[in-house]
This record gives sequence, structure tokens and C-alpha cells, in this order.
Amino acid sequence: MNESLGKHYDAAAAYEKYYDAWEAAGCFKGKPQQPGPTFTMVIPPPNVTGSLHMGHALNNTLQDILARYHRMDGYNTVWIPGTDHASIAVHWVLEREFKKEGTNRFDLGRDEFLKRAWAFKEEAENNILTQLRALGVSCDWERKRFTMDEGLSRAVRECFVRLYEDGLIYRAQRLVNWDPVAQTTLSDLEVIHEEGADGELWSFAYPLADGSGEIVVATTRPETMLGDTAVAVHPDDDRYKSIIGKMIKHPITGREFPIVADAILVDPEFGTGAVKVTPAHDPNDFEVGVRHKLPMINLLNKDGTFNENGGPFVGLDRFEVRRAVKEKIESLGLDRGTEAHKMNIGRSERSGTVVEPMLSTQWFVKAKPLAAPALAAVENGFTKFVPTQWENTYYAWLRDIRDWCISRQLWWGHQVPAWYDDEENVYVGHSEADVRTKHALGDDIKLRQDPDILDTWFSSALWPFSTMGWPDKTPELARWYPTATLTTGFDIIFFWVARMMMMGQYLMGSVPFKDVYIHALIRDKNGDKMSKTKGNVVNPLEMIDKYGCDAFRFTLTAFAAQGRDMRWDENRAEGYSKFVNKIWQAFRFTMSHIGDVEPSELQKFPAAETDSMYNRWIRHKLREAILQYGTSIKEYRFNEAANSIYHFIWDELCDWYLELVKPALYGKAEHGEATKLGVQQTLYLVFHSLARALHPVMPFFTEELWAQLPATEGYIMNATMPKPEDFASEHEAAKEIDFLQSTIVAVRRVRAEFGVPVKENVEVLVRTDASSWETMASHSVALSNLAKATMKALDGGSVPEKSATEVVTDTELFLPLEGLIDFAAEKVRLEKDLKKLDKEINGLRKQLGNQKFLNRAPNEIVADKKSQLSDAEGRETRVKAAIERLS
RNA sequence: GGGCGAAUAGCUCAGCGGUAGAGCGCCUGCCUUACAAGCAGGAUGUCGGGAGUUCAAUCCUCUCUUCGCCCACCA
Repeated sequence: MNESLGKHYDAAAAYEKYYDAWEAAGCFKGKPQQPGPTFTMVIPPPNVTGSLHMGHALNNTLQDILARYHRMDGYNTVWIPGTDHASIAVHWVLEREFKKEGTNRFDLGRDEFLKRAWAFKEEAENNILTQLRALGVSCDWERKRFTMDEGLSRAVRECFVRLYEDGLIYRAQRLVNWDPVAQTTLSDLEVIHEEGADGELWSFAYPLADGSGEIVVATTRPETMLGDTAVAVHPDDDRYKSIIGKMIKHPITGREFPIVADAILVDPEFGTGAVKVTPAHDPNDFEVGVRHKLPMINLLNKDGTFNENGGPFVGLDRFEVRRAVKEKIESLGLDRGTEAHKMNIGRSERSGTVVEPMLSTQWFVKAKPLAAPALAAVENGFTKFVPTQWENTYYAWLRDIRDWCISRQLWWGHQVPAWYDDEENVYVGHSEADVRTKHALGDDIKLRQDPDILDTWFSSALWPFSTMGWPDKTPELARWYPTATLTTGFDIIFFWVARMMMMGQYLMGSVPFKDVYIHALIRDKNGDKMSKTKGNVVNPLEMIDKYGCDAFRFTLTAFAAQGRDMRWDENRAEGYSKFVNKIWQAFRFTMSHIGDVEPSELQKFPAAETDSMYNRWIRHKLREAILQYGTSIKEYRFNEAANSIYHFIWDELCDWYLELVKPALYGKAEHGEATKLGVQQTLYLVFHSLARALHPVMPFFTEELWAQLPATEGYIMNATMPKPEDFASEHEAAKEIDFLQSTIVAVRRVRAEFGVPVKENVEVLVRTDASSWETMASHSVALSNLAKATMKALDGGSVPEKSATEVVTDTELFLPLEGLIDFAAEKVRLEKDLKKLDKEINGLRKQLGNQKFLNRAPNEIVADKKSQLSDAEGRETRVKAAIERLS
């Protein structure tokens, strides 16, 4: 026995032993020049602010399984890693630090801020990448990219310029989402709509300028009345027809503005049927403002305080103004009451503050023209979502897409490649020099670059090709684009997947990936989303520590059923760590019994004369497991892949095969020493195959097996996947062993129920046909070892009166257990069996008596049912006879 | 207001029209020289309710109930 085979597998030691060694040996390296079909993936780049969470763990484990599987299956495989600069998230982290230091980014200034940001990035990136390695991911680290690398920044500028020149990027004054805490715009996707918040609908009266009366309006945001430039009513509303066109005098600012008729905005049934219009702070009102050419009064400073348009409330925060306005109006006698009102509030995804719609000049991507090909690509099947249900989500968003605000008033990110002269003319280009050349601007003209940066997702959208060197024409792009599979969570289908689809087709002319595998969300045990604030976060690194990386990965894999969220259950991880141990123990056993064979001999397929029914059977089962495993992985049914192997190893290899071949290994088999070699060769074949098959799921563990297994060379990931063709189908062996198993189980059942001492041998009388008896006799050693039973043919003799009975298909087993059996109990037991049989028989008879069934069901189903029935009937007769004998 | 998903053993969940499964937990008996991180045996289910399609439904269709989630500019 190999000295280094410890009693237990040491997962942490295996990580130490292998991870860096794999990398150093270039195992993960993608080589574009290598032949073969390609399998390419780009990692969803984790934020540099992040630390490894369960989502990452699942996502990257599944990707690693795909990468390792395809690498061993003959594909030219590469998995490109990297990180995302996560603009607003980094700002958020740094701002908190600044606050502790009693400063802020504006006091520090842009240059100092960026220094700090880069320093932070270096440290944080290192952290997340180290954690990813602990998972065992086989990324090509030499190709690691960061979204703000020079190459990727160049890609961003190139993309921006092209879109601009094609008229797909424009600069305009629009109503945007403003985060007054982070002090930047946000895209629509970064605003989280909080449903059903308790709010109030407050009504107040606007006096008409001519003193002829008032008009009552309602609002959930009282402070916006300072920016009202109209009140709208429905043109057909008789209540207001006469006052359309009249002026209102603002009770606080004194401005005068009109009552307008607008059929689009106003629902005469709602409230008073009159709507206050604040074009600079409400999307609907903005449209009204455009339609009626109303002035648009911006009320807010960047930090959410009121600007000079706020009349008496200049400098106050928006929420203070809300209270102040209500008080003022009340004091003027214009308050018309409040009522409770469920409302939706838009909050900033990052800062959590209430987002203000605000009029502002920003850069936008014209989305519709880009969305059309992205939609068509999925409709036409060039890119497939797995599970397909996500295609609906994708369609819905793209069909209704609106322009994308891409400029942010932040500093960490890609600065907008646009320059302005003193007259505010805009020049877009790759650099200031480029702009000067292109537009023939003399040195006398001063240019300043747009201070804003781009939405982080703008650079992420280029990830599948910017990581491969675009816009240059690189060998990588030629060989590896488009990628095979993108694996990600549903929460970024819009943010990322859809945008990569748009940019991929726009810039590369083809989809960025063939498959999009959307994995489920891991929730906590109660089904709640894991979050730091709830304190229910499970740390994957802790799980790795506790159960070992291989068991943890296996757990995630076994959890990964398609299309459904999963609740994390640590019991499962514990269970699978036992599974790892189970394999280890079986392997130790195997190793202790194959050591005396020359490796060259071990590697041979068993010759006919040394082979056995047990070997044929286990190879048949292995073939089935591997077939299922490969298909499952290719179809992204990871849980099925895990289960097929689990079942094979535990329920077939360990529970039966190893037990069945022990006599042969000990030289006690019925066929003598001759069968030993065949068993050793089969054991070798089984472990040699299993290790390779399991490698994608359990990389470290299988490497350890590989290292111990004789006659293996190099690292296991350089070996190839076992194929079903490596083993023949052995249906006869399967049938025979099935019969043997049923017999053993039947004897064990009787033994257990009647408390026959474990070590006591029992004699079993068998009534059956000649060929079944012959089969049974050939397994006498197995029956003796596994059932502690000595089988004797009844041979026309009479059935012993005092015996327990079991029926296995057409074979009857009688166990004369004089003195042990409580015959009343045996009768009860048999009657229970009979009841079950009756139910089965009735069902089958009914079905087979149905002419329609006979006519319409497929022949093999009918034949199957018939044999089931005759089998059941046979057993029924025999069970009945047994009951008779006891009466 | 739209859209999507889920409901299966005590718990967490698989289940690809043809006699209901796994892990954990539970009961009984075992330290059998690979494994007590184990072995053998056992119990537990109107597959959420109702209707339909089908020879046949846990699976397909409709409907109801109960939970999730996503999208959406109603004052």
C-alpha cells in the first residue's frame, strides 16, 4: 500500500500542493494556435470592491466545471478572468473612508482621489482574486484584465467615438435620475423602485391670478410646487373648461403660470382632475412641458438642497423644504387636506437615497437601433438562454428599451472622450491630439475634456472582446470570439447580458456568446436573500475551510438544478464531504489490493478468461453513469451530473461491487485465483475513469487520486475525459446482478425482521427453474458473504412447514427458522406484501383490460405491463401459498 | 398595472407522460480487517384544491388558493 495514502483526504493540503503547481505548469493557459474546436469563456468580472460570496462561488464553480470538462474533452479551451472597476461602488467605499478622516472627495480633489482609488483597487483586487483561486478556478491568469487597463480603456474610447460618429451617442438636456448623496446621475436600472411605501397625497389650492377663484391640485412631493409652471386639466372636463388659459399666481414665489389642457397627462377621474406640472422634476410633467413649451425650472443643487429658484427656502434640504412648503401653504389658508396614499419610491441602488428626477445635460446612448439586432439574435437562436424562460425577460426589456444615460459625475472610471472649446462646441475623439487633428484646431484654441466619466456598464458591455484585444485584430479574437457560454445570475441580464449582446453585434458583427446559462440565486435556509444587513450571509471561504473545496464544489453542483432558487443547507455540504471520504476509503481499499500487479498489466482491459460477471456489470453501470454525466454537463444540468456519479459510486461501486469482488481479491472466489487479475484491472479502470470524470467538479481531490494511481502521468486535467465507448453495454450482466441483488436483499430482510444474529449462517431452500438455480449457484460465495446464506435447491422436496418466505420474480426462497420465527408475525408480514401486490395487480389488470390502452399505447409499454402483471401474479400465488402453509 | 416562477416525505430539494425519489432527520440491529465520516433493515406522501386533454397525468391545458421575484413615469 502506498505510504502517502492517509486515512483521510486532506483538502487544504491538496490545495497547497496543486493550485500553484498547475498554474506554474501552464495548465490553465489558453493557446489560440492550438487545434481543435474552441471553448471560450469570459468571467463575469467581479467588482474590485467585492469579496467572495455564495453567488460568486456558484457562478465560478459552474464555469470551472465547464472549462475543465471541455479542456479534457478535446476543446481548445480558455477562460479569461478579470475584474471590474465598479465606479460608483468604489466611490461609495472611499467616501465612507473619507468621512472617517473628516474629509470628502471634493476637498481632496480629483487627482488625489484617483491616487487613493488606484491604491484601493490594487489591494481589493488582489483580495477577490485570491479568494477566487481558493475555489480552484482554472482561469488563464496571464490573460487577467481589468476594465480600466489601458487596452480596455482604448476599447471604451473607440466604442464611444464610433457610436458618436454613427449618431448613436448624443448629448442632450433630459430629465435624468439624480442621486443627491452620491451626487451623480444614474441609469434607469440603477434606480430601485420600492413598492407600496406609505406616503400621503396632499392637496392644496392654487389661487387664480385674477382673483376669480382657485384650483385644487394634489401631490406626493409638496416641495416640487416651487417649480410648477402650469396646472393641467383634461380638455373635456366641464369643471375646468371655462378656466383653461387663465393664469395662476404662485402663492409663494409670486410667479404667474397658466392652466393648460392636456388629454395625455390628465385622468379626469383621479383626484380633483387637475394636475400640477413641474417639468424639471417629473418625467410626465417634462413631456407636458415640451408639448406646451412651458418654462422648466430646476430647483435643486447637486446635493439635494434647494437652489436660488427655491424662493424663501434657498439652501434647505429637499425634505426640509417639503415640510416648510406645507407649513407655508397652511398658513396661507390654502391647505386642502391630506389622505394616506401608497406610493412607489425610487431609491439609488448604491446610496439608498431617494432619487430625484432632474433636468440635466448628459450623454446618452440611443438604444433602439442597438436593441433590434440583440433581440433578433435571440429570436433567431444565435444565442440561447438556459433555462429558456429568461428569454422572455430579455425580450421584454429590449422591446421597451429607453435611451441609456451613460455620463456620471464621478471620477473613478473612463472619462468621456469629448472636449469643449470656449464656445462650448463639442469634439469627440480618442484623445485631445486626435480631436485637434481631426478638426484642424490650432494651438490657440483652448480645449477642456468633459469631466464626467462613463457608466461602469459601458465598459463591461465590451468585455467579451475588449479582453481579447479589440479594437486590434488579434489572433485571440479570430480564434476565440464569439465565446461559448456566459454564466451569470438573472439580476444582470439587463445591466450586462443585453448590453454585451448589443455592443457585440454592433462592434464585432456577431453575438458575443452562444449560450447564456442563468444560474439560480442562493438564498439562506429560510428562503431570504443573503445580505450583509440581514446578517444571513454564508461565507464560501468558511465552507471551504470546514468541508474542503471539493465537497463544497460538489454541493454547489448538486444544488444547481435549472431555473429555481436554492436554499443553502449546510447539511448537504456535510453529506457531500462524507461522500468525498467515501470515495477516498474505496480508493484506499483499491490501492491496497492492486499494488502487486505491474502497472503495464493493470492498464490492460481484462481478458475474457479472467473477467467476471461482476466486472462486466460494474463497467456497464460506469458506462451509464458517464453517459449521463457528459450529457448532463453539456445540457447544463449540473445537479444531474453530480447525482449520476454520486449514485454510481455509493450505491453501486461501494455497496455492491467492492463487496462482490472481495472474495476474488482474497483469492477465495469460486473461479479461484484466475479472476483476481480481472478484478484488479477493472478496479483500476473504474478509478482511472472516475477520477477523470469527477475532475471538473472535484479538481483537487481527483488530482490526488491521479497522483496515487499507478501508471498515470502529468496532471489529470491534461488527460482526456472517459467516454462511454470505453466500456461495452452488458445487459445480461445487469440483469443477472439485479437478480442476485434482489435475492440478497430478500434474505437480509427476513433476517433483519426476525432478528437472526448477524453472524449466524442461514440455510435457504430455493424453488425455481433450472437456469435460475444455476445462476444462483454460481453466486454462492456472494450469497454466503453478503446474505450469510447457504442456498439449497428444493429439488422436488416439500416446502418446510415452519419457514419464512420471500418471492423474487419466479423464484421462491424459504428460510426455515425454527425457533426464531413468530409465525403470527410472519403471516402479518406476508399479508402486507399481498395487499401491496393486490393493489398492483388490480391496477395492471384494469389497464390491460382496457381496449383503448392496448390499441393506442406503444407496444413496448404494453409488453412491459404484461410482464409486470405476470410477474406480480406469480408472486401473488407464491405469497398466498406461503400464507396457506402458516394457517 | 404588466410579466415570470414556485407549491412533492418532518426539513432542504430532485423528478425528461408509463407502478413516487435523494440527502438530512427518525426507528431497529450491527465496531463485518476501505470507510461508525460507516454497514444492514424499516417507517413516513389525498405529488396545494378543482376541472380538462390523454389508453395513461406529479409531469401537458385551464382555473382557484398561497407564497416569491422581475418590470412599470399615474398626479
